[in-house]
Amino acid sequence: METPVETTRERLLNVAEQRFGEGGYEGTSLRAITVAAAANIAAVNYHFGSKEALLRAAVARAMAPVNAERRRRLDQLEAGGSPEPEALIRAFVEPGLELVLRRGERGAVVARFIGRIAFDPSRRIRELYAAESEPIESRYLAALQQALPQASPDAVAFGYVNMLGLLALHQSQALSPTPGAAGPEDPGKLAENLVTFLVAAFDHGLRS
Amino acid sequence: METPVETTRERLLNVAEQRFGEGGYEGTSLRAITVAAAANIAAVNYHFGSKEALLRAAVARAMAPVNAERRRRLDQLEAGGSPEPEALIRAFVEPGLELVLRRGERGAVVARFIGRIAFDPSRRIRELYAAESEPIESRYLAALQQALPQASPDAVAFGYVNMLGLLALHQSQALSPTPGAAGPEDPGKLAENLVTFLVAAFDHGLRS
DNA sequence: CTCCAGTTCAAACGACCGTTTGAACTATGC
DNA sequence: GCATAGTTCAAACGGTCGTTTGAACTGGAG
Repeated sequence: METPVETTRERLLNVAEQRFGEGGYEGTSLRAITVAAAANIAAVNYHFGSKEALLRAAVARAMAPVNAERRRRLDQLEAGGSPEPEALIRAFVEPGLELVLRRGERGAVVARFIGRIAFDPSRRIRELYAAESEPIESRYLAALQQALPQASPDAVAFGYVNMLGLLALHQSQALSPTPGAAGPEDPGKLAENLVTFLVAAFDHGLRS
Repeated sequence: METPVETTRERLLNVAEQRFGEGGYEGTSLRAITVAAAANIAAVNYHFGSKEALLRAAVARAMAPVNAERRRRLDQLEAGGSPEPEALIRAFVEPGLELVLRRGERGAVVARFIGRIAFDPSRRIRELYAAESEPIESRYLAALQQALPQASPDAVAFGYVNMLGLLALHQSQALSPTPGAAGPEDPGKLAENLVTFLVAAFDHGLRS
């Protein structure tokens, strides 16, 4: 098997998503990233242009497979008629947690990065994340509204942001210090628990 | 009516919870806080000792009435026998959102501050928040487990962290950019929606 | 070999960070 | 009046921040 040497650009992206995921955007310096990536400080501005552009590139790269999988599942569901709420919730949540399942340690890093950036303190950065996943999100919102005709559009939107938020919180692993909280030691079980939790809330917890 | 002049210490705490709530801990400088509070930079170290000590004092002050109200409600519920899950959820969620209801603009600032700090990127700061609300939280966890005997302790703990996380997200107002998402324009309705959502999830969405 | 685009490098830029200093001001008790 | 404790102040501390510069290195094309 070949060992494709990581380029400086790739090493920067890898370390960036790890460090940004641990300390947040403001809490992580370019120097910390470049040292860990064995790269020169100036490499960031050479390859990306700025700290924020590095973050943008890292978000785009991390989100791409998740969004692609969501799109694929949504296409498939819509091709088969009107999907149940559970199928839609599953199609949204599972791609976000399969990262951890399918790519082990590395996937957990990516998941934490995504979860953290999605609710970064800075509105600017949250919007950067939102822009990356906006098209597919509006498709989900529409599908959910169709699958829950008895609930008002506002109620479905409320459920949707709750789903989004809970997924991000579990991805970011900020909930784990609580004892026995179905942590990422078994991401498959976590996904099942979260889907069950959300399905119940969508089916019985949305005001008409 | 007297106009009790705000002390420098109070102005610092007020501005700190506003700015920390907007930009996060790392993203907010002491200079930005002291300028807005019309205070000298050195006043922070004189009154509190350090930036982190200022944050700690602000968290303590902001959480005190919320924790007190939660304690009061829990005492009352436990005095009246075994409370329903809904009553427990209500007793946990409502004090966190009544801030906005009862104290208007200022309360919204406090709520956003609390919600933001609870899931700050830095583990150190999240633990600072957790330490502030730990005793009352373990009481809630125990009461919830008693109210949901058919669910395993792990499942109840899972529901609890989800409740905690969703409340913090709505407090932080990071979910609001989504259109019509029951934003804080009517916090009473938000509280009702969130309670309904959580009750359904607790009653039907916890794996035994 | 020469050339050249692509990449890396050490070094420095000005700006801002949290913190500290020591003097100046304020108000109360004697 | 004077002393005193509490508070505020301008100024500076050393350090780190993101960004920029211009030279040095790299490897293939002509």
